[in-house]
Amino acid sequence: MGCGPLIAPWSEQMRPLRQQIFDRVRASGLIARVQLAKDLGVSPASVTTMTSELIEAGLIEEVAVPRDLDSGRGRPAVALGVRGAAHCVVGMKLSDREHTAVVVDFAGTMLADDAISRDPGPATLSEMLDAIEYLLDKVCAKAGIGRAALSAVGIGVPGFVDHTEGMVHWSSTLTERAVPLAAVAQERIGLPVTVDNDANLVALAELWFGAGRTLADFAVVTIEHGVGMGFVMNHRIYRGAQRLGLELGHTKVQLDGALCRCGQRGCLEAYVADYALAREAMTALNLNHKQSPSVPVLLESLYQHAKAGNVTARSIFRRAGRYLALGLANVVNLFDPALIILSGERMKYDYLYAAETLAEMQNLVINSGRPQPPIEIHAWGDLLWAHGAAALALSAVTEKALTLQRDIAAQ
Amino acid sequence: MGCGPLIAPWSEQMRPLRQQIFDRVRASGLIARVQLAKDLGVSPASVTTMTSELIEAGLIEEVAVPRDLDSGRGRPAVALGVRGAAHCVVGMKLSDREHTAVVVDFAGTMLADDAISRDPGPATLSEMLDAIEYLLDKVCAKAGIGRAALSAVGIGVPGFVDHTEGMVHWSSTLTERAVPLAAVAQERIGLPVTVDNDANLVALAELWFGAGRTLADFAVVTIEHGVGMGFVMNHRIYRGAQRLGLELGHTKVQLDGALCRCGQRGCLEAYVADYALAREAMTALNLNHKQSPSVPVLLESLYQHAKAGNVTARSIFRRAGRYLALGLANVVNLFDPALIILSGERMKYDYLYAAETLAEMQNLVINSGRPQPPIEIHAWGDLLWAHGAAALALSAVTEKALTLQRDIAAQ
DNA sequence: CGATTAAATTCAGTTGTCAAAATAAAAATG
DNA sequence: CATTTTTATTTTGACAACTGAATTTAATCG
Repeated sequence: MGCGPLIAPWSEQMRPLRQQIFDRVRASGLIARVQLAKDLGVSPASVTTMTSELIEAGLIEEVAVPRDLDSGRGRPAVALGVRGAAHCVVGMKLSDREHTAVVVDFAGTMLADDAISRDPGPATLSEMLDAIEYLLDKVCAKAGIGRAALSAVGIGVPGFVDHTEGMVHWSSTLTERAVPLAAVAQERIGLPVTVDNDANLVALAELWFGAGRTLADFAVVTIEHGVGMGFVMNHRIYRGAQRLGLELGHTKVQLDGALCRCGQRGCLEAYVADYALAREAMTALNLNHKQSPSVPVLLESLYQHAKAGNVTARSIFRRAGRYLALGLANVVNLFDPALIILSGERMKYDYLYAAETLAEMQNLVINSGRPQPPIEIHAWGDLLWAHGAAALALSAVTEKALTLQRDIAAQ
Repeated sequence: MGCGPLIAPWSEQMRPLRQQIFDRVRASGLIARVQLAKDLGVSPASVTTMTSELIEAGLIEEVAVPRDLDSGRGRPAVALGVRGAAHCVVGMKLSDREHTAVVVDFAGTMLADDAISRDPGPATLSEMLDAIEYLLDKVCAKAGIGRAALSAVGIGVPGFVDHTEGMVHWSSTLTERAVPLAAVAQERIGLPVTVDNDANLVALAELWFGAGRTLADFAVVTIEHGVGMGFVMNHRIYRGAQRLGLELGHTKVQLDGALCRCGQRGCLEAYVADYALAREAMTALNLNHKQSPSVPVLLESLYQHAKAGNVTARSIFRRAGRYLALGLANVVNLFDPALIILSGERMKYDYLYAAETLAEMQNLVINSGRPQPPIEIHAWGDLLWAHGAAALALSAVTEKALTLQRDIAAQ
């Protein structure tokens, strides 16, 4: 009886004009009221009402712009911008050998950044909390503000993270499992905390600050200690039904293939992640376990050997590149994104994305007669990831500020 | 300057209450006004206004329901239902060896179905149009209505189909390429025509009539002449940036693997589609090309041999099953759907989804500690696909009817 | 200094929605 | 059988969001 999808009420949330205007102002940096009205397709009258409310609430402000020289006639437009001073947030990326943090104001301007290094391997929850608190205070000091001046903190962790629940089910940086990190950290530092998977952070960073700002659908692939992926669909991060994110690194590229640290065989990660390259490097460079150097040192050495013409070293990168090509081709075949962004520290080993590799990828994508998605390489470091975490915190703060303001306006 | 996603105005279309109410009525089959108000979270007053407009327009109607025996007190609710007689549409699935069609009324009730068989292989556009017109009149006659009583026709075609443009870029059933099928067919039969990829149709059928009605995100995998996939995300078919749909059949499961009919190597399809099984069957059953039977006959024979204990025949299904497991595991790892539906005629060869295969799949999915998505096997035939095509036509008609009604209400 | 141009604001009117009251239709009760 | 209770629907008046048109403001141009 009956047919058609049973859509839950408000599953498709309509965004109130207040939020549309605010988002547009922040996205544009500086924008005049007329332009806002045109862009959003609403009357100038509505824009006036909404913006004056937002100005009243201290969320946006009129900004004096130096004379616009070329076009002259008529009353000059006054630019609106987000009032940066309204809020400050911290974004933090926790990774295996470094924790990075940034302080960002409400307008998205970076006020300070900092990082602390750490010993690789998992830490206990209390150690992690100590590190978070220490880094938080350090970066705040650098920005010249107190912890109390912050409105929220966003934290990115590698592993299985449930953003909506604030739960870290498993992470390579934690000894414990199923840690409600958002709640625990919030308790510890006395500020609202949002957590997410680190690959999603890069996608968020690209969506907020980078190449993805004008795209509805794109994919971000990160290659670091593991291989991660974030997918933006209809301007929003897609997290899947279990909300643990997408596991490109553990898609199978070979039946009964190489052993992965997840315990399975044939995972993409087992061919292209840094630990996979490192273990082959051990063999190639004829090292035994007693003399094993750190992974970055090992990879650097492998890279130098490959550059110098060492055939074995080259073949290691070559194979990794071929499997990466296969993995990316599958992403294109399955998601058909408008853009693929390759990100992560390891992208500096250009063997991974040599012309050869990219050409191979083109050949593995089904030829539908349409152009293939462009691929961009962003070898930016941890700072980008931390920016993503800041975006996470910013959107939380923004939502709170706007709904609060709506309630005030309502009564 | 500026940060945050630049969302196009109305990219996130809010659905007007009129449409929400209509959709809900159709989805529920029969529903009282009070229940509508509760489900949609709006006041009964609004429901009254909207429903009386919709009744006025002849889109829905009050339905007399036999006494509700158990619950008694109070004024009895009057049920509302879609007025089936308001519109009729035809859904049609064109495939390699058969064309299937259904007539469906505005409420989604099937009035008639029919099919014509055809010789395998591509046809010219004019042959295809002849077949479409012939089948259309045949199924209309069976339903006892004239062609003029129809409001729209939905057509599903295998291959690269751009739904929004109504363009068939390539299809195994057409000799020509880049055919604007929607426009051409519309011209020929004098009715609005919508076209889509056949895998998307199955997803649409599940979304409108089947297991997907209550789910926001799920995947449908079809195994027939090729391997196709449709993905529903947030209650809507995801088509990708190029709008040609998702090519699960051409994801690579083996570097330098088996040859696929697309010309590339290692495609999933080259291991599990019927032509892949058929070519191995030729070898296994020791046939030469002169005596080659048709693909279904060959597969049936292979299946019988496997059941009878023929080791070679079994190994063919076994390998296909293993690669299918790998392909499905990748879908889970990359999309994390709430449900996977396996559909298609070939699903009757249960070797493909033997307990063994499904178990293997479980082992290939990354273990995040969360339960894995359930898998359902729907071996329903072409009728389901045609229903999907009907849903396609229905949504087109509905949208037109509702916006028309809005405009009338407005002036 | 007017005339012109374009941005921003004001204001009256329309629309969509709701809360509350009124009305309607049944069962339960005395 | 009339009255009360219960629940569904409709009516009504109010309100908030938004718009169109007119008005005000702030600049340039002749």
